[in-house]
Amino acid sequence: MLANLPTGDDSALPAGCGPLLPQGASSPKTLRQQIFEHVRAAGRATRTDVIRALGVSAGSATTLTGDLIAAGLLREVAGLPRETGRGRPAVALEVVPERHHVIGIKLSDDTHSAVLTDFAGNTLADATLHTPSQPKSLDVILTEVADLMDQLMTAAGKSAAEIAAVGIGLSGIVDHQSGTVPWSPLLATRDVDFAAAFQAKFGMPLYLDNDANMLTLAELWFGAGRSKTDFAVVTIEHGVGMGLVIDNRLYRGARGMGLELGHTKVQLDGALCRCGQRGCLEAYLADYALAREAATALHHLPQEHQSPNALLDDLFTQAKSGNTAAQMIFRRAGRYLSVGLANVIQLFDPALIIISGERMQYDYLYAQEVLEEMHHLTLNDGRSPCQVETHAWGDLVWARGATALALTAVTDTAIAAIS
Amino acid sequence: MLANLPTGDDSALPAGCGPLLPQGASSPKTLRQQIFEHVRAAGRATRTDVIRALGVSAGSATTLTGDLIAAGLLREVAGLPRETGRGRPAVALEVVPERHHVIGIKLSDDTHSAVLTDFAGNTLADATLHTPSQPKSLDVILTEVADLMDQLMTAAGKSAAEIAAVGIGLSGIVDHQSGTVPWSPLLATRDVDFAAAFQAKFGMPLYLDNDANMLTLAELWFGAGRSKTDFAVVTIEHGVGMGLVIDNRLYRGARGMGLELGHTKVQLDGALCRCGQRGCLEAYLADYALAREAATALHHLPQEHQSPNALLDDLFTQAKSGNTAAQMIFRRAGRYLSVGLANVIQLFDPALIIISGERMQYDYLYAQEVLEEMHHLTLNDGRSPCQVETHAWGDLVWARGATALALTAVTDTAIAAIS
DNA sequence: AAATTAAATTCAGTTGTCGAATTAAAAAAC
DNA sequence: GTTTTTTAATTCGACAACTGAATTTAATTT
Repeated sequence: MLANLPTGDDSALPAGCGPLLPQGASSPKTLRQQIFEHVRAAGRATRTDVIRALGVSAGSATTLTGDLIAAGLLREVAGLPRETGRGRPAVALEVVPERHHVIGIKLSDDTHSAVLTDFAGNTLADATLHTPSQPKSLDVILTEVADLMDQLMTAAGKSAAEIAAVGIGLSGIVDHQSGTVPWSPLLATRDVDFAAAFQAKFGMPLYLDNDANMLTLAELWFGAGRSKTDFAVVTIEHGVGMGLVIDNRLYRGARGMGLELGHTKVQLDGALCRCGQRGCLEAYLADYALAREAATALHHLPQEHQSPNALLDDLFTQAKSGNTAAQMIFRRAGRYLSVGLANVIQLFDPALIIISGERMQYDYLYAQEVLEEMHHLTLNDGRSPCQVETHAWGDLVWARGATALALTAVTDTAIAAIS
Repeated sequence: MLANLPTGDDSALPAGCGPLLPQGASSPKTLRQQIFEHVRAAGRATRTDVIRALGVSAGSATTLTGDLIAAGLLREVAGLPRETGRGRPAVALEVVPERHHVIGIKLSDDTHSAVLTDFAGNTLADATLHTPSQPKSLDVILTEVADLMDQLMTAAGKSAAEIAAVGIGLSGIVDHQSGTVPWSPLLATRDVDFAAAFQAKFGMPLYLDNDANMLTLAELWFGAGRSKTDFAVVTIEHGVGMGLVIDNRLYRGARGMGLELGHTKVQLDGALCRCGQRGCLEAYLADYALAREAATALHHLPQEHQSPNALLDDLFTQAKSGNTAAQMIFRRAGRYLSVGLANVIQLFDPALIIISGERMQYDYLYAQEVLEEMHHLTLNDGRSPCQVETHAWGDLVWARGATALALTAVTDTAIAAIS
């Protein structure tokens, strides 16, 4: 049989071509999960909606929604008013909210915030905790977390046993995959195994990520990003962060850590950044950057150290009332912001950029001028200009983003457990 | 039955949460295709290799390789020397190279290049064509393409009927999906429907993309990128381009067009770029940027217009022989290159950056100094520094990248046709 | 020749999905 | 007030894609 096959000894081994490594988590989401997620995304959907939206057969819709109902993840909703006159009335399906509960927490240097949501993403309770602004040990942080969780569970009337998972976002360098924190301004030590310690203390799974990714997830799950599969989020606070969604999924970079827009260079030998380098975008935009310029412009002496926030508010008031020096500070920051945004657009070509952060109030930074400059700084041959939105959401948004992380995990396991 | 279900009329419609749009082409590659691609990537592989590499069952391996052999896509290789002494000897499988053939073409302003490869990725013939460096009509370009294809088919002894698909890469703004070219320096008109015209003229499918993506595909299929799932390619020629591979797939941006590293801003109000804006990276690195500085430094008068390439060679020689002005020109370009690379690392966090291009010869640009500066310009908390490679590949590499595009398509259809 | 070893095949069984035929529940037509 | 029409949902047979256990094949070693 092998007689007239080509023999291998004389012919050299073919080099081969194409990628050598297998594709990563090419998770071909099961149809069951797609159906569940469609119902949750829509809030309420009939089987026929599902059939049309996902292109599944009617038979599968019946079977799979049946499974999901039997598993207690979905339920039928009775008594809905009909709008399409004729034919058998459709029965709407919705997520059973009380099936699972999750908690999302955002840890910050001075104020932690947290929310408790049900399986449908409804917020049942929220909590905040003011805390001394200094690096802490893991133990102290976990005690603060326990405080927040107790507040939430008391307010919502839920026991710890009813919490399926917790998501936590914090600034710094966070390894989502392993649940460890190589470095964070909130923690006194490096390379903290946060998730393991959490699991040991509370006995429930924890999903960890950096704060910019949490905000991005919040936009993907609850905000403007819901109707886009590809978008970027830029946030200006103490630092400048960004998150990126590609094909409905958070892009975490090849090494699983965050994307550091704040430390891209916009000027050779430029302003000094707290990271020690020069010309970082952050060195022109972050609060400390504005504050140090404010100190100069407002003729404050270094020793009369106002709080940075008060200083910035002062600067803003002065700019509004016509102080040219103060105006120039915001103007320059705005110009650099437009450069940073333009660079993001050139490199990622997202359909939408969402700008978010506490500094939203300083409207100089978010003026029409800045967006126009950004558009001028990008090539637009052929393509439609990138859409930009600015969101001045409250602090709880970050915590809600953290719930999205927990919800994803809980959903995956709940659906995998069927059959 | 529906009696004690919650009624919907009083409760408001749940908002829902999570992404509203379905995930894109989450191509759940069939096992058959994975097996074929593994064999092609390995050059040669036994069924047991496949079982171990892909984690499939032995039964599937037999069935699926059987299908692929029956379809004429794979074949067994007899008479291989054994290395593992005992047991039944394994039979190696390999791609049947002559099953399909494809052509890849790179169109450039002065020299087109093209290769013809078989189904296993082996180059059977190559061709180049020098052409006047000016924008041309689509007809003229297609005539040049026909010339190249004739050369290739004559050299390889293949007829047009044996060419399953063609891939073409060209600079400019190229819409891969639609096969149109909104703008290219090679074409005299805008919004050219290249793929349709090609198909009409040659009667075979064409896959089009921009040149930087072609180079990136070449690295993914034939170069250093084969052993990485996530990497970036930066190329310096007439302009500065980049390509990005995420999870073994070319990332084309949300709008399907290229990533414009060359027009990211590295300096507010900086050097003038040919795009009309200021401070683009390209305005410090591209050949025209170096040439205009060379003209000043070497005290050439504008009217004695040397060719840009000769001017650059001159500049390089002068720098090598100690001309400080010339050295400073390269030095500055090198510094901006390190800024550009650092920004790519900060934003994408790739495991590897490959630098490629004709200007490789000007080693000032690729000196150790530049890479060190790049590392100094990136944050490296925790993570290992990004690996950098420079490749001085010939012009045919681009054309080979174009074959990868065609090979992907041909493979997909060939395997989908089974059963 | 018998035992051992590793590769490959066979085959029964599971899962996930589709599609055609059918049933269900309402409004509209007669 | 039945019959028709319309739309939603279910049932059920078929099939493709796999897996896993048992078996066969082809070599080496004893």
